Amino acid sequence: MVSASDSSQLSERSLYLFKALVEHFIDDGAPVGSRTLSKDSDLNLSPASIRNVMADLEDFGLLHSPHTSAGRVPTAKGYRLFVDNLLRVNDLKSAEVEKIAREMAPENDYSSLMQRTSSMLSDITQLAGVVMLPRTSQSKLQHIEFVSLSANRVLVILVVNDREVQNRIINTDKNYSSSELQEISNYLNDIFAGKDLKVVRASILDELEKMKDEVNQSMQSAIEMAQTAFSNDDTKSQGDDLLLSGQTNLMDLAELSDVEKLKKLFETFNQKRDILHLLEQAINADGMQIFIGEESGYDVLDNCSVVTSPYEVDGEILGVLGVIGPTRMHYERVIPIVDITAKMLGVALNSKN
Amino acid sequence: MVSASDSSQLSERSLYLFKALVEHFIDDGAPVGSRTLSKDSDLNLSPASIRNVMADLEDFGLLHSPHTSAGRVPTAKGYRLFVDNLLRVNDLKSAEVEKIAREMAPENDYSSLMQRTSSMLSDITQLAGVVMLPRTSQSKLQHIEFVSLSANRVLVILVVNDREVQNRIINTDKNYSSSELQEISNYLNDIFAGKDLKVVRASILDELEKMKDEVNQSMQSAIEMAQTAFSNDDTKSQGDDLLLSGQTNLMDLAELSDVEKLKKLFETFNQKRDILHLLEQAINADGMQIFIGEESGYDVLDNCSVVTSPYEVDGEILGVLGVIGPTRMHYERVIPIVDITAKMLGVALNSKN
DNA sequence: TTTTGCACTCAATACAGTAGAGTGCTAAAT
DNA sequence: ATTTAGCACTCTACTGTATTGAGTGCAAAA
Repeated sequence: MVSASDSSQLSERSLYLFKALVEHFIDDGAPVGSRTLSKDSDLNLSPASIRNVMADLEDFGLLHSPHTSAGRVPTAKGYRLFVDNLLRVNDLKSAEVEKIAREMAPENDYSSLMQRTSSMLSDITQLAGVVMLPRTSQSKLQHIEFVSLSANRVLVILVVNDREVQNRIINTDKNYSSSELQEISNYLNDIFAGKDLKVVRASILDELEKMKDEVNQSMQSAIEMAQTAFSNDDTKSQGDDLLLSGQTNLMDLAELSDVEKLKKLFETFNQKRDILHLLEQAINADGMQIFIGEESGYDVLDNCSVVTSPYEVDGEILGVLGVIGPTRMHYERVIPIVDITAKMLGVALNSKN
Repeated sequence: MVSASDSSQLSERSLYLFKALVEHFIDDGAPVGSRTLSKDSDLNLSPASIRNVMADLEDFGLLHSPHTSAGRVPTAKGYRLFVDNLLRVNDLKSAEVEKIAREMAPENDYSSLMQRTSSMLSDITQLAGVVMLPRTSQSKLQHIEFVSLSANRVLVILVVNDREVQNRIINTDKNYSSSELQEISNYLNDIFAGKDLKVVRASILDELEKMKDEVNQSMQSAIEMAQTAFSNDDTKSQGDDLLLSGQTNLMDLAELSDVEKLKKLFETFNQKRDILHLLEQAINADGMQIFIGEESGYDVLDNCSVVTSPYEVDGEILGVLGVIGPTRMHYERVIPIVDITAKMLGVALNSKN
């Protein structure tokens, strides 16, 4: 099998023309023919010669004709070659860098910082922006607090990972007073604060076991309440950990003009699951990752590319962000935007520690 | 001006035929002609007679011809008459009622109850569901709590209205210990718990004034922190108080097949502002409110109807919920669904007090 | 008042023809 | 050995024309 990146088989000139073709197509959206390319490129070649080259490129699977008398269009494999070997990434205008910096101003709290990052990505690229929130696999319990709502209903507030606040309501068999709840909070904080949630959940069972013998009634109920509080720990259901924005930007695109496809794409966005899976693949790749068209493995994304970059704090990767757009996108612009955004998000998050 | 509901001008028969026409159109989506209607209706009338009637109905502004040789289609005014005077609402099948009840099971916490209500509405109607969250104009502070995050960064947690948890991070000039924060929390809870947020904000200023003379350093900083905490009280920005779901259901509809219109509609959904304004109009109407097509006053909703109902607890209206779909919707089904859902949401919320 | 009959309108469809863009291949030119 | 010119060919997109069918409005008959 000939790999797409095995461009050594192709002459310098072929590659040059291929690059010109891809760039032209990205600008125009229309299949490009030999005539146009002949005028467009600086090498003075006749359309006929260019046709020969294009035939070669098609044999390599880099190009594809919608029909005999249309021009040619890059395949996913073609884009891959283009992005990997041919593309020269633009430096961002300082105005744009500043705009990004402004959006990520540190006065934002955690969740609006993330939200803004996502909508800024879609705004600046005019495509869909996406931010995958940090995975809470290791989540350190910082603080636990109980607030009495009404008879037998208690609000549990968990502060996790220095920033995230979770809350849920539990029903108790007894009517606790504020001071009792206060006492229970204090007790649990003493034992559990600073520990990982998983550890906490495990030790609760241990404590329960120990308690059986003890007499201290209030401590016993404390543990019982903790158990209830941590038992249904699915508050943060999937869907809360992915921020999408600017989806409507994709409705203009000619390649998605089919309403049927559009609907499927938007349903995929809504479910978030598939997008999340895709981004999870990108989280382990070091540095930027680009999924082009069918490469993603999801049919709905056939005409789309996803440009992603992990963001990190202190060298630890927290999550992934990126942009979703048509395969025919201005990679040379989108790539540095995603890159810089990821870096700046890392910085912004760092300043919050 | 002849009001749409001034149906007294029209004969019994005209109205009967009009009703039949609307029902047929709602089923089919195709303009209906005299021929079809002649066969469809039980009165044995020739197409020609029906044409006469239809001409009258058109004069009244109830019908409209897309072009000369198409059938006729109800206008917004026509739908209005239909909905107000002609429609007989179906009783819901008990299976459906049960489904609704199941979705609103009381074990859900507040926010997921609302979320579920919205997506249940869209699910069961196959249209877009919308729930406007209770307006927080009068918001009773239930509990305030400070948690130390890191040096000079403190997490403030507010429990408001028995259910809603707000949190924000503030920067302090001093590095407070946990016990200091605990003390401050206690102090503030003693003073402010149970009061309205507005009142709280006002009294903070008073307290600050009083404090000037006092020496109690810790109480002074307590008040100062409270001020910081309540100063930027825009956490709940607009957009968080409207839950939309099932928007993609609207992508199928023939009346929205134009991608351009679809885009505008979805942008309106995303901004939420216009939808919110519309629902605010419905909040004061007693009982259900239906906006048909252009009646809404928003161009994007020209081909859409919005069926709404306020939901209430203890006779007090908390918010509005409803369904957005094409003007050509099965009102006889949608109306009772929205109606019942609003009532059941009221019940579900009540059980949380 | 209702129906029949008829002329008329308009969208949709099908069909044929044409123009234009682009290709592939072969033979000539460099 | 490359490159180019020439040419036949293919396919889409557009244009114009004719036809069909659904539906209308109106006038005269029932």
